[in-house]
Amino acid sequence: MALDKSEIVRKLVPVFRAFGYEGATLSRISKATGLGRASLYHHFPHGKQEMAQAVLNYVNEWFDATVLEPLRSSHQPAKRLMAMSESLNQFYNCGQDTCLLSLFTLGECHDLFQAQVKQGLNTWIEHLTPVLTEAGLSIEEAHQRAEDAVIQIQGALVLTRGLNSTEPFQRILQQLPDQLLKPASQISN
Amino acid sequence: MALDKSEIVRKLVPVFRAFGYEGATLSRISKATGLGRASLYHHFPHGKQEMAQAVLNYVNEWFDATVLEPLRSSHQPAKRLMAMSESLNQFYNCGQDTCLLSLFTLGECHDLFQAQVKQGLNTWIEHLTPVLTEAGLSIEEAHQRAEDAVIQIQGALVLTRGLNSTEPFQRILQQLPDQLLKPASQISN
DNA sequence: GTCTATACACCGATAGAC
DNA sequence: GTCTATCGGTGTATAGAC
Repeated sequence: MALDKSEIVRKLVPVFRAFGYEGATLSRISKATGLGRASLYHHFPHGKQEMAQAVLNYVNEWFDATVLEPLRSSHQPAKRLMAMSESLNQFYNCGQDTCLLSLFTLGECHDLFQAQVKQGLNTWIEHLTPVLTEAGLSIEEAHQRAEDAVIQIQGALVLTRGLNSTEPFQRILQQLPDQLLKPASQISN
Repeated sequence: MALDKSEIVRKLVPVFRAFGYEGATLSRISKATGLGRASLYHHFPHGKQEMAQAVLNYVNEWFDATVLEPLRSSHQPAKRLMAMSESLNQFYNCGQDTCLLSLFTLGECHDLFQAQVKQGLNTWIEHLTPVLTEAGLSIEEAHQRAEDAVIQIQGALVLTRGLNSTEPFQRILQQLPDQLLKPASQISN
């Protein structure tokens, strides 16, 4: 039996995360799993597309269990947001690992996974929003700030790669809870 | 003589911007320019890498002339920032076009262009910082907010692609000037 | 300065032995 | 369930005619 399927998927994740869809060639995948091309097609009859789908599903579950789960707890909003920041730092390896969702918006796989990328981002935003309404923000303000949070995290990942420094990602994570919870101002916002 | 070199580069830009480095195949480049493979190698003896370099240089100049130039003017800080937002909206086609710098941090070309990507991002940040110090912010606060601005723009580009909506990018651009110029608070920031 | 033709490596995918 | 061998297609890059 050699390898459990979920174990294969687990080995596939870093390949897609590091090289993106097109860069995740069967050669690299073969090397990462230790399986030959034909064996891979035995486990994934639809080939690379099915592998990418499996990886996306796996990472989505992992993200839900580690990053979104703290948001669903019954602690204070501030505590839940700080827990998310800590989980994000782990999930993205201090900002040095890429976001699979953002990678899958690029190149030829853009159309393939567009619906799932959209859903993944919206799920994240929709988990953040009620935390902020519980903190006293209006539903509109909460949704907007939730979107801003995701924007800042994605942008920080870009700068962390581009500047080759984990400082932007670390700083954004650290300032996020206070920034999201600060009282809404009618005037200058 | 057929085509001026700068005209060729101009036609190359959308190819690299849409497909990234690896996705910008010679077939697509050939179609976009109307030139055969051999002709391309006549103009760019070092092949695709030289084409990408030319595109990066061209886009950097274009970015400097349209986005950074308003920041160097002698108008009020608020006016300069609003001018940047307007230029960004044009440069990124309402958020629907990608950032070449962020694309060039991915895949096999990451190492090739890392230094130039870093320089491009830092140049942008360093153009924003003095605008914010002129507005009364400390140098540290100004630099941090300048970095935040770039982070938000990059993140908004990701969400605009991922959610298939120009709303995030439009909103970030609109709220940027006020957000960057609001008085620094010692307490909740 | 552009073309046609082609070299050679690698791509994703499949056949068939074991 | 994994292997070796191979398919057709495409990738980047070159040679040589015009």
